[in-house]
Amino acid sequence: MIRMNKLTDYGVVLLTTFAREPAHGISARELSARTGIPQPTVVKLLKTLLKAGLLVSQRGTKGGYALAKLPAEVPVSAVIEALEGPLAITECSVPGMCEHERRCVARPNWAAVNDVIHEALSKLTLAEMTRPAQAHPPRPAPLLPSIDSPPRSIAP
Amino acid sequence: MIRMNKLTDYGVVLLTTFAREPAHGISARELSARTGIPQPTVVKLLKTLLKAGLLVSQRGTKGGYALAKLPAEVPVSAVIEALEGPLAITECSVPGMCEHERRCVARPNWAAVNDVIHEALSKLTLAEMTRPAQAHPPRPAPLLPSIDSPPRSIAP
DNA sequence: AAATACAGTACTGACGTAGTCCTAATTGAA
DNA sequence: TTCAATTAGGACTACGTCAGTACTGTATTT
Repeated sequence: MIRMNKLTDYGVVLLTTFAREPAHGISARELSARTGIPQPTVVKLLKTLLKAGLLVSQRGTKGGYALAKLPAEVPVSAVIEALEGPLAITECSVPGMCEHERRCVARPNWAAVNDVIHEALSKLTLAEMTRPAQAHPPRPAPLLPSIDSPPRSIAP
Repeated sequence: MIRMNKLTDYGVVLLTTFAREPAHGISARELSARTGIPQPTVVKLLKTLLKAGLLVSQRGTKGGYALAKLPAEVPVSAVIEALEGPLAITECSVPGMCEHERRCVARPNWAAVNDVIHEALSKLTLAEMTRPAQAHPPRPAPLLPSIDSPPRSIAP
């Protein structure tokens, strides 16, 4: 499984929560209550997203966080990059990360794959994440029956 | 960074090595020498790839491994799935992995992204990995200067 | 002044990855 | 027939990252 961190997944959920009512500020406490993500973890994520410029903050009693931009202006790729660094499936997308990059025959092919992934995630914005979604990229996912198990991608 | 395992990266390198001369069998020892990947690690990977049906094996003195199919018939996605399981950036691609999947508003969007990634990696075959590559998907990667550091994606 | 909420940093435990090691089983060649 | 090379199949371990926690400080509102 090529996967995102749990925290990155949480981060997208948090920002999607903001995107549903972009005008309001929301406190970490409130976000934790709405998403089910533990408050300390929410706090930690918000700090990172703040530093990345995706959020603005307000201290004090009536304080909280809010989106720094309109939901339609924030691609999911920006969220992932804020929380995980460069968006790619191989480290060689960052020059200097691999000692073999100069003679590696695989590298140009990985770069192409990385581009495809990056493009897909750049086109998807927070505004689109707030909708039940049906109509952007390819075909819809098959909706199979399910059993319950560990938490991931919590609904806001 | 959304990334593959180091081992998966190695796996692709190993299979690409086979793809360059599909007719021959190659021993684990030989593969280690050619790729620079430690022999125990090579052995471990080959076992997994064998079980997945990507390789065939021959025991004994003149033994070794060979591709089970033509390089053009093996998509990179199959290699990744053999070594990492289902190919997706979120766990919710596997029904039952997430307790919130039924009410998660993000899920259909993730599914769409997963599809894009899966498609890109399905189109890329081992045959194409053996070529210096220039002409499939999008634009070529920028070739910037580099400094040396940890090993990844070793050239066969 | 007190309560609320953000800011920043340091720490800890758990888990998965990467890598190693050991003991069969099989085959080809001397 | 014996030996050497090679795969088969595990169990095991060290390490690093991730996820989560704790603590202290600063700002703002009432």
